[in-house]
Amino acid sequence: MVRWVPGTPDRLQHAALELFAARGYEQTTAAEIAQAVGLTERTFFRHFSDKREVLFHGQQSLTDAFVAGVAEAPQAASPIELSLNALRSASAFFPDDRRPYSRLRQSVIDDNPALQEREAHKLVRLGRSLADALTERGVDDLTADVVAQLSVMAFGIAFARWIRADEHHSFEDVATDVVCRIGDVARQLEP
Amino acid sequence: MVRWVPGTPDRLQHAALELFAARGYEQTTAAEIAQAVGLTERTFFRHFSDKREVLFHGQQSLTDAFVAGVAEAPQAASPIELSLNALRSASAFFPDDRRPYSRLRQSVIDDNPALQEREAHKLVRLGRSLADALTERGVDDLTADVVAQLSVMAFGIAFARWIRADEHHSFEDVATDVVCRIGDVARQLEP
DNA sequence: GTCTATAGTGCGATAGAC
DNA sequence: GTCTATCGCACTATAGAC
Repeated sequence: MVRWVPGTPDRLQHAALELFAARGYEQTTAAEIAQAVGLTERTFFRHFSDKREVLFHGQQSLTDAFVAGVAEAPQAASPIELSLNALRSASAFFPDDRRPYSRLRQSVIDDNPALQEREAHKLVRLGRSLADALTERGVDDLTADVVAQLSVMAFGIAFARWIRADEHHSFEDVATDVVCRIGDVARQLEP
Repeated sequence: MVRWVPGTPDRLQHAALELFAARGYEQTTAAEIAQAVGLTERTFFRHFSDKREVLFHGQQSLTDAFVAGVAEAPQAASPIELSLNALRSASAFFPDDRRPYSRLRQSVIDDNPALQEREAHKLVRLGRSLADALTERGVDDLTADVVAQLSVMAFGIAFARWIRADEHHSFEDVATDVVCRIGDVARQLEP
């Protein structure tokens, strides 16, 4: 007989998402989420630094995917190729069968400003991690920032489109379209 | 003898920034900020929806400047020209004599994750407002998102560089450099 | 202006895993 | 024995309701 089941953070996250979707984020207390999986409020806060964080644990692996995409690129790759590789590497996180989950999660986030703030900040930090990875590959500071943020921007726009109700293309196809449009637009910046 | 001095939000903001800089954000309570300008905690929360917001009232006028930059552009302007106009219009908010203030404010924000979240979210919303303004000028959805976020991204990178200790160029000069680099990089995206 | 719920923290106690 | 997951309690500040 085990005293605690493994995978507590995951169970808390799923319970939280269900409760948030059913009653709303603010109408759900941390104690209720904990109770839903047979734990106490205090234990909830042992796993997550705050209530919002329960929906964002897993972001780290997305960041890792981006960074790994940079690391795995060929030595001769240009900065922009590095960042495209990062984006492609991250695309693996969003197979078609994940769309329903992503849509539900996003609908909860879109309903609550506090969650939107956390989401925005996570993307900023993703950009910083990516820029750091590029700097380590010898890319200069400004180029690293620009390329990293272009990549995160493409990801963000692609994700928003990928979860739209009428969208059926794969994440990678959507992302490719977005990247092409970025190129189209930016080419009109006079040199 | 006046019953209340005008500009209460401004006075609260300045008192808050001073206290945050001196003791740290978390070590300063809303009641103390209110007390510093002779008001009660209750009055503080009448002016600001939460404690963080005291550092961000004024963001709306930055958004307005971006949007106005789009509105004032000539009818024939391309999407990218619209967004460059928006960025230029916003540059007026950052004359050289504002740098010390911006530096102090940013150092407080950089010290506290909760403030960084609010800042990130404000930029996201700025991008949305800008995209909406572009859509109203007849730009298609995807291009509007791309161009708006490019503009906000250029702004963010330029601002971070403008407040660096060793930076003496004007905001507009720094922003121009950033925009050029974006163009350089994005031109390498194959069509 | 007062009253209250909830988020979040600090510290100590318990009990299983190793 | 150590380490870690959990619980319990007391506490403060935020923020919203009345």
